[in-house]
Amino acid sequence: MTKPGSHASKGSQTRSAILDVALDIASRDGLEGLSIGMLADALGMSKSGVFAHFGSREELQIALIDEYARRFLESVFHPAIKLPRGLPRLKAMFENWLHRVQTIEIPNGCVFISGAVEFDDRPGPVRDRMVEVNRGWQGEMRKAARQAIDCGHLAAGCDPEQLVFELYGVMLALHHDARLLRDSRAVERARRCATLKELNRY
Amino acid sequence: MTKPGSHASKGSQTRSAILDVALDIASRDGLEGLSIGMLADALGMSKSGVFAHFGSREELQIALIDEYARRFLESVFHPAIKLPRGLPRLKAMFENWLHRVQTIEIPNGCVFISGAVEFDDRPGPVRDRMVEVNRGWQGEMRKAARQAIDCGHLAAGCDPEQLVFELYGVMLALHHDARLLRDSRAVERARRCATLKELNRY
DNA sequence: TGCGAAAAAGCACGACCGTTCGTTTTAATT
DNA sequence: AATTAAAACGAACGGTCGTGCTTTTTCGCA
Repeated sequence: MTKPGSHASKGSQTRSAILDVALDIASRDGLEGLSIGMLADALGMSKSGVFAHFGSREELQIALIDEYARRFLESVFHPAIKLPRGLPRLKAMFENWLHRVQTIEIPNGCVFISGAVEFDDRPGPVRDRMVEVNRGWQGEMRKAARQAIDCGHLAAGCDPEQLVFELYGVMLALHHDARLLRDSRAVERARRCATLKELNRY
Repeated sequence: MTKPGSHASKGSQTRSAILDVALDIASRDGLEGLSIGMLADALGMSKSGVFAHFGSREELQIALIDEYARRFLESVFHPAIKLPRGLPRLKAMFENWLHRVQTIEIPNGCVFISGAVEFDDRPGPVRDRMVEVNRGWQGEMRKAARQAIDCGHLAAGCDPEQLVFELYGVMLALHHDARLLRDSRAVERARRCATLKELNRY
């Protein structure tokens, strides 16, 4: 009996190999566009071999959401949380986020965005997890904004929910223009947005 | 030989009846989530009967994009274009857009948003049409913003592309928070966004 | 090295997919 | 009312889907 993280037994290490390839496909084609058959082909495995690791397609999708969230937080949230609270931390969150969008999500797609659209009207455990993860991230952003206000780094009249809403919109517009319209100027527009100026008065 | 619009022959009127029902389904499940079988069931028709009106699934999807664009422009763009150019027209575009999002797209979903995510990495005629329609709308918004600058209603330093980018982001965030997170405060946040304040200094 | 357990493969299933084709029903025209 | 054209149907095709089952292979440990 080995723990899923360390001293990886054969099972858990192929499981994470599956998740790795599956994330690539799901980023491009969405959680609903990913099928077990093509995933097995991409892995050089049998359908049933892949299937056995998750028990159902739904469980695979949930595992993908969790894995994607883990990576997102690892590259965006965790480096920022080490910085002093207030504006430095809040700005780092945005910068890390923007950097990830540029380097990973624009080239490969974003499971959160495609998943949000796919499941926003499809009740069930996949949607529930999607909501949970999304609320978690928005919550962390809001908390960081609140701390920035408490530290006096942001005006007391500043509304954390409003701020996060607008930043989220910037990221969505960036993703949209860069991926659908293949507009290379989208990144600089994201940097130049009105909401960000509020932060850069620091 | 009757024109597709007026004096509707049997064919063209069932065709638009199909599009009507198909738009409902595609708004909820996306263009890829819509299948001809379920569409036929919803219509009380046979699969082949539905199919014959479009020749292929791809043509059906393109017809759906066109029909959705037609309705969007009819309720958002056409009423605004009648107003005097400059800020009144630009503001009306945003207001009509927001009204449509509130009344139609939040309850039923938006083909442009789900379609953008579904086809942003899937080359072909469907994606091409999606891009075309999207560029068209963004182009009209930019033109209206440019005219507002020319009229002196907006600062000369204002960047139309930047403005449209941010407004688009607001709509995407609104759609996201309202539909996925079921957040009823999303609408007022859209109204209160920083980008809009620039317009309301009029 | 051999043994038990875990992992992967193989196969089959029912369901649904988009599409084709031939037939039948319905509408439009003379 | 008769004739022709359009529209809708029904059945079937080859595929792929997710998911069970059984068998074979592989791994981990005594």
